[in-house]
Amino acid sequence: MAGLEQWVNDRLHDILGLSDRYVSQFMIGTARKASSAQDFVTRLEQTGTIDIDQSVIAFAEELYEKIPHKQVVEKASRAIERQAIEMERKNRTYTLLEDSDSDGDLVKEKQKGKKKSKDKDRENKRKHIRQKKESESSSEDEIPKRGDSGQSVKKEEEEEEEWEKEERERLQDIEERDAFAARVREKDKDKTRNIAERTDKKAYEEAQKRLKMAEDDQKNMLPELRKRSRWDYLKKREAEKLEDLEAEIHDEEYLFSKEDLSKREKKELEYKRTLRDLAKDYKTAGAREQEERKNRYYMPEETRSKEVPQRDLELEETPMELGGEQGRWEEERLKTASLSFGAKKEREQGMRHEQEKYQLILEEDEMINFVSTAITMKGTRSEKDQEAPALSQAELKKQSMQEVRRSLPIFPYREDLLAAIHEHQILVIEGETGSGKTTQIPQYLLEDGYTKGGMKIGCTQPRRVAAMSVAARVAEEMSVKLGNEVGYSIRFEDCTSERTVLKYMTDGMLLREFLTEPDLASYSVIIIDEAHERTLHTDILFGLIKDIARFRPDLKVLVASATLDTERFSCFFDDAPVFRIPGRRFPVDIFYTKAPEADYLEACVVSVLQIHVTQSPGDILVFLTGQEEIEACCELLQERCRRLGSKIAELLVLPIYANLPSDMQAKIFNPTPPGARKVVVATNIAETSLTIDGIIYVIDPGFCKQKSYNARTGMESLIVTPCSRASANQRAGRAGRVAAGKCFRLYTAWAFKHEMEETTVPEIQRTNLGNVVLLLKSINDLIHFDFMDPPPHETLVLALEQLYALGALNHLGELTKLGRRMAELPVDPMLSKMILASEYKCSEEVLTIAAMLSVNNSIFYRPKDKVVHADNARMNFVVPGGDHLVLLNVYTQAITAGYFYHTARLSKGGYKTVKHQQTVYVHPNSSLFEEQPRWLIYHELVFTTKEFMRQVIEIESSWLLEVAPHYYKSKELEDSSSKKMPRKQGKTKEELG
DNA sequence: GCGTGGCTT
Repeated sequence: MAGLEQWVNDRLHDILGLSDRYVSQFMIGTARKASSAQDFVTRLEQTGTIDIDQSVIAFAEELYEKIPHKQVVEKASRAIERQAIEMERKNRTYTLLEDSDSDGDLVKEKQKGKKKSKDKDRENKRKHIRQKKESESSSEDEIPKRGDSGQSVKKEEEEEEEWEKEERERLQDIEERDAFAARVREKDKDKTRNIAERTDKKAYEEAQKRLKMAEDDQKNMLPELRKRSRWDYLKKREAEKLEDLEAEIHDEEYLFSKEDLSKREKKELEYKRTLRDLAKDYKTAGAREQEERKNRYYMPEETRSKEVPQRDLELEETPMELGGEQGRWEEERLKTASLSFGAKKEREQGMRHEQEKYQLILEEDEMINFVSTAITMKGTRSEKDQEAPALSQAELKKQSMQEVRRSLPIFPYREDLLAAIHEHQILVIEGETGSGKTTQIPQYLLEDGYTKGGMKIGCTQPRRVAAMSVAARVAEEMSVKLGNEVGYSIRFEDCTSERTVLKYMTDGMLLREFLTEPDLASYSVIIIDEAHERTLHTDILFGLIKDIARFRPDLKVLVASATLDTERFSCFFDDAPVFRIPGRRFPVDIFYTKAPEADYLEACVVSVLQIHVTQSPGDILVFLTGQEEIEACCELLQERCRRLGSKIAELLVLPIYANLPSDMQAKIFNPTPPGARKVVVATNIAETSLTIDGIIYVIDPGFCKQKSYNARTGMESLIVTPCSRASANQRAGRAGRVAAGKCFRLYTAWAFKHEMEETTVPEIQRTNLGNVVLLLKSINDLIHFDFMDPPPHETLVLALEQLYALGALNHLGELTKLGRRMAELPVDPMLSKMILASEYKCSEEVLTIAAMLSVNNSIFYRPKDKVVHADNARMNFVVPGGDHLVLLNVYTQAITAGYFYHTARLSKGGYKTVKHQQTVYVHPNSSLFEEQPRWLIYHELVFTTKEFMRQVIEIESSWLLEVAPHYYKSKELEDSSSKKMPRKQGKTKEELG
């Protein structure tokens, strides 16, 4: 499959100009799931991540001429192989099992069309294990000694001797079998053919034909493969092989766990160890072979013939010797990087790291080769600071508040900053975390008299916790009670009073305030903090504030951001000046892998262990994309640690992601016990939302999950994508908070430079804007709204269309009375319509439903290990009629009023959305999954493996005409409803209609 | 025959 994937990679790269990494993680997945070229294109379209044009369609068609072949070939060859083995078994003089059960094991085997001698060896070995397993499970009768031994009166030594003899025999036996198997295998081809011909001539011919075609394909692909990314290709191959070997080891362990160990435990374990070592030898040999081949591939012609010392390879190799595109770039980078980073000091530092080598404590073949390309994220502490030990929170508290305030990096800039603010209306402030800008600037402004006359200073944060904790901190510094002069305002909690002059709040909260106070008349200063995060709300605030700043010359605006993108902010705010404040970060050395890693999860695990055994104390932070990956990674790590036992120091493995129960989350903040090392495996949550003390090492595979929204279909999907350079740097920065740190990036410097986006796509460009548009409509004029990064046109149009459909806008696009009221409700427009429509009848129930719908999916939590249990629990709530009713046993036309836009009609094989004629399916989690009612309404459309509607409810098509006569024409609705198919639950309908 | 990055009003 590797060859094919590479081919896909390359083609997509050519056609679409997409990055390899992106393609390999997402495109191929899509291609695999799709059943036809058309399907593939549709799926791509639905994710909305690329533009579909003729070239893509052509590519898909080309692709699907290849993929089915490949699959058929694999299937066929597996079947043939199975039969061959079956025959072989029957022909044997040895007694073997003839049960159907063993087939299961055989199916597991990955048989490939061609086999080289190495593979054959392994194949024999595997067979050997399999045979062993079989004979073991049924050998109780065949080898009476074994069965009797339990009751026998022989002395233990005798017994052992006996057993050893037996064991020798068994091994001999196995050897013989192996030899036999090898002979059989020699004749394999002919035999296989005969058997296959006998059993299914036609299928065989077909398979042969396809096999040949596939082979031709491979041949054609080969030159292409050689030309580009051979490294990638080889890596994948390597990973596959190692996977096979792992499987072998696993088999062995399984085998021995099945045996009765009570009697001869010692011997058994010894034998087991031998076997495992044997397998490891294989593994080492395999890796060495790879290494050798790699060198054959990458050495320049003249050196290729020379003998390469294999064992010392890792020590002697430098990036230069790698050759090839990536190697060359690394080489270049080595030369230029230090220059681009300027200071001589860094260059020297970089060179020192370049020379730094790892001790080879781990097995050589397991090591990942990291290269430091002389890049160090500059520390932003002063000389003196760097030498001083980091101050713990407790130590900080010992100092007086004022001292602490004076020690912050921002302090020397106080006067300059105030002068700059005085002079300019809008100022962009660039300052890293730790510079004190969030806590100090508002205080400086306060001290400078910006709150005279009851005016307020507002400071926005993207997150609630941040707003709360910063406010608490500032109140403490100013020795006032929180909620008096200093307060915060977040959803569900307004901790402010009439005396409050310094108000921290979430950005969404300030946005709400625009509704009641469109000119923000009570504020003299607005600070938008963490602007670089570009959250949806921040982006909207930009536009709004830029607008009101024009007619409120007395309003000061400060846009605070990390070192990123400040030019863009400045540019957006009519070339506002940028004020730079140094941060408080230690330098972080950045390491890249020498070659791309095929499996980043595995690479993470290896890197962690590598750091654990080779690097000085300090905790490790690993960034992965989601819960599933994190769980897998933790398991792997624990497993390996157990295996290494006391050879290594204790390693505490702790997961963290937003869905994790909070008591588990709290564990990561516990201090690491002395002598041990903590590994925190985290999602993006650790990138911005929470900081963990003691992190010195960061491992960054370079991926994250991102939501994307397709405006045309109104569908959203969550996709693993390579993260941006900005977020990679943010991750790296997490290593330098308490001391100089190291960041290990599991991708090449080349990939960092060429394949990753500069910044993450702003949220505003990848979400449904229904809410935002409604809000803007009620505050401002949407048409002339000044977006910093405008969302796609389609998204806006779709949002407008939806709002029109809901009656929030009239046919002129003006906000209606209803629309204004909807805007006041802090929920999605469709929900708010649902609530408003229900007001005379059943608002209580509807409110409950709405509340439950707006807290995303957390009602029916399905922990991985209790899926069945959770499902059963959910089934208890099921009532006929729909998921909304599962949430609450209530039935009312209110829901239809809000969601009539999301209507789907039963049609062949699935549902079609009424307005776009798009095929969609009921989510299998739904209570209506089996019912398939004729008409239904859905809450959301998501694209995962298929186009699914989540939270659906059954409706009558006539209701649609009732609640949205302006939107649906009877013609649209009637065509199929009058014909056949009597309704299952006519009664219910009657009652409620 | 499912599938849970992170936030927020």
